[in-house]
Amino acid sequence: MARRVGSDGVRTETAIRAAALRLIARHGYEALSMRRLAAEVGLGAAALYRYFPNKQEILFRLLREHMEELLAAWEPARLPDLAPAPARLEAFTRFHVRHHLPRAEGVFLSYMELRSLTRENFDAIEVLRRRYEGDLARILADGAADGTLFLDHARVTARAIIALLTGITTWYRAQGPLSPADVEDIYWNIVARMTGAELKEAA
Amino acid sequence: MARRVGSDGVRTETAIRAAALRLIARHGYEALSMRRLAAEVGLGAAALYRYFPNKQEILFRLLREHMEELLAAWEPARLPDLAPAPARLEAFTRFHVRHHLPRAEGVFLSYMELRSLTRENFDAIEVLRRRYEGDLARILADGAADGTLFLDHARVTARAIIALLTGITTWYRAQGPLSPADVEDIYWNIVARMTGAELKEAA
DNA sequence: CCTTGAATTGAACAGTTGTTCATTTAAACT
DNA sequence: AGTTTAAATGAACAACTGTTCAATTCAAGG
Repeated sequence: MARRVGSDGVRTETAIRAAALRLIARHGYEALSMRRLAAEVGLGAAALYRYFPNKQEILFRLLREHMEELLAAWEPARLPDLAPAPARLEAFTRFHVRHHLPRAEGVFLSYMELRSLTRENFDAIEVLRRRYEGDLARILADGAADGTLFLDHARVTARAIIALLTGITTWYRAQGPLSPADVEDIYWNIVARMTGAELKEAA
Repeated sequence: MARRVGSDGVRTETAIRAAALRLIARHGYEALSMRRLAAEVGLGAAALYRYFPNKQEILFRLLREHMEELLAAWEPARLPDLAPAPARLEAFTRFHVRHHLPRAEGVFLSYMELRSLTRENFDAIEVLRRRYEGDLARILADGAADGTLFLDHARVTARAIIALLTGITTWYRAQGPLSPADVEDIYWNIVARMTGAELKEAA
């Protein structure tokens, strides 16, 4: 058979993306077979090629859109460069936690499957990642320079912060005892202490 | 042909392990083909089955030995439970960095390829991982209890510390400007600040 | 020198892989 | 109603997958 009742290109593409994200997060990109992915969506394998020219492109678009979504969401959440560094850092930290918590699968992909990208596609993603990480490093450097934050090596500290924040998705479960807001608070406390930013509440 | 000149079981097994570690770290477990692995070592694919009963077992042994090596090395490096928590924490941090820095590929495997393990094998590794992480959580809890460390949520903080320390291997390059000793110092500073442990040097 | 056994092989098995293409169905437009 | 076009198909391709096994080569022990 061919075109089926009520079929719709946009809806199909969305379904493919969702299934691909879930399957790759669960079993890895290399383990993903086009037939399996198609079956998950209720299609024949050939149909996938209407939406993606090849398997690599599925991964690439998933990762690129994950990063673009991140940067687009960060833009309005960030504080201006003139704001005090500790406040900017708090905005960054809370934004990062809040944004990533409901996107565990995307986070997983974007630091587990980078190696499965072709050189070209990898570079494209890396540019976006660097922009985000650079923003944090800048905040830290500014704070260290004007004495509102205490740290050595802004770039290294930036990586450490991102690593510890991103690690949340490996253990956080929505069914667990901690609410997203709790996690946000706990991690802001950790980052604040780590950089000598003064906490609002007294210890 | 069959047995070749100067061939040696022990040496062959070592070569297989090394090649498997490198290939899996680079391309992932699922992407590893037995023929490719064998070729890397200069063997036919069938020869691998003298050393490993199947592909899964290669990954499992690699991961298990990585963890066992870690625990075995940690045992003599740790300070007694009676020692002050900040000193124990410093010992842990420095040990972790020093141990993992030259083992980037193993680290990679043991948190990227866990999902490729069968349920049974996964559980076996998880037991070892928990033992190590639990040790750190214990140090933090002890310090928080006797007032020598400052933190909320010892378990969460333990995870955060391990995440940030383990993240080092994703960016550290031996050819770069930082020596292993530099990295050790920088990260101990970070962890110390994060937990309110007093640094030996004044700021 | 002859036997034993460790080390390795090539060929075969039964699937699975990503991808292409001519063809078919059904929805949308005229 | 008829035409166009979006959506999906099944079959085929050539290559590759993990694994088994009888056969072979070589090193060591007696």
